[in-house]
Amino acid sequence: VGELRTILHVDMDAFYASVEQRDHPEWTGSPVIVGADPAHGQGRGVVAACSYEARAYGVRSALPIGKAWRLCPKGVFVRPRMGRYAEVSRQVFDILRTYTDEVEPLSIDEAFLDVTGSRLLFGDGATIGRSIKARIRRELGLVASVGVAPNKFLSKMASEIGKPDGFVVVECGREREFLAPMPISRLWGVGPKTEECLRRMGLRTIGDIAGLRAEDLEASLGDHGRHLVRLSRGEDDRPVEAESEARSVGAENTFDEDTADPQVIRRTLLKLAERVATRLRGESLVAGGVTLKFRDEHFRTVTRSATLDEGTDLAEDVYRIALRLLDRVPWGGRKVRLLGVAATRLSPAAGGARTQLDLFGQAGSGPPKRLRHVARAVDEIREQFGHASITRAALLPESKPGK
DNA sequence: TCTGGGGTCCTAGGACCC
DNA sequence: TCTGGGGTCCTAGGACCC
Repeated sequence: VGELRTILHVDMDAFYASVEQRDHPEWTGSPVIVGADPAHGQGRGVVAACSYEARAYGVRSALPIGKAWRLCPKGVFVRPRMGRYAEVSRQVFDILRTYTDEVEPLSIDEAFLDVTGSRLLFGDGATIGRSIKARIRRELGLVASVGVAPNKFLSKMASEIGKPDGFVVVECGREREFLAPMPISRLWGVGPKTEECLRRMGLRTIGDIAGLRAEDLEASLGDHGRHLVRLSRGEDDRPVEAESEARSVGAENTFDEDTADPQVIRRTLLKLAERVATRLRGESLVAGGVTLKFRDEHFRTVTRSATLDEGTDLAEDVYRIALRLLDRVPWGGRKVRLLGVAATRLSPAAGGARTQLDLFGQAGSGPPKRLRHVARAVDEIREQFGHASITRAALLPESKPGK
């Protein structure tokens, strides 16, 4: 406590797009845009990632894909290959973990490292940072930006400010002058709403906030305000936490066209429930709760959730509960834009409620146990022969109610 | 330019219990 | 016959992040 730490933030540059360019050398130097199908400007969805060549046209992540298509009609538009990115991500994290066990993933392409205890072995933070960048480039053919600082927040700011191919070290004692000129929107946890709130108070730069007392922001922003004052001064004692349990597992789908067709809606819920349940089983988790997300044609979002008596990892259970939750959505004849299903209140499956019940008779010989066996068999078949090798009859394209 | 999909954390209000 | 205060759990929504 109080000891001076050395924290690294490692962030892959334009990760999905860079992987695509590396895997398709003919795209090197071209604007590559990873995201939804642009469908000649009619597509729904947004840009997930784009190369720096694409950014020169004004394309950005989260931009609607149709707009990106108009800004950059000659761009290479590709659908995300999440499995591939996850694979490359594992390779990146393997490299990071050779320097320390204290690696906290922030996302698929970003991590904090606490290398305080690694310095005797590998050299100071800057040396480790340079070494990581070099290995990622040499072994994976990809570019990472790295920030080195005494805490998480400063290291993240440092890696961001150097992008692309960044390498920025924040010297102890220079934290506040490093942060002061930056706009408040760069503060971690300041989004559009908070920015507007701060702006109305006449605050523009991080330096403006650093000059306040914690109480000055507490009135308008509560605990969050106190936290922001600390960050703006470069103060952040949050530890790097390597282990963390997932809190929820979800799947959602935006329709190509808004719909009110009950059959389409039920099929979609079943498909989403199956995605969620498959992931639960894959991670040996059971859900103690289910949340349904409903977004209507006017983009109004409603959620309904339920707590379960027993945990489950079966699509049939998740689907049944999702259907019940759907009955509680006051949708008054509007069309649906998006449906989502999430499993919450997760706990480890070993000795999970359902399994335990099985041990004590009746319930064990009933449908849940058989369903569980079927689910596991399907998981194995898909692992061996691919996801499309086996499908529920209810999800076949030509399936009709009552047939 | 109509706004994805995967998450996390926080808050406020009500139910319920003592 | 109208009343306190503390604590916990649950739900719904919202802000934010990548």
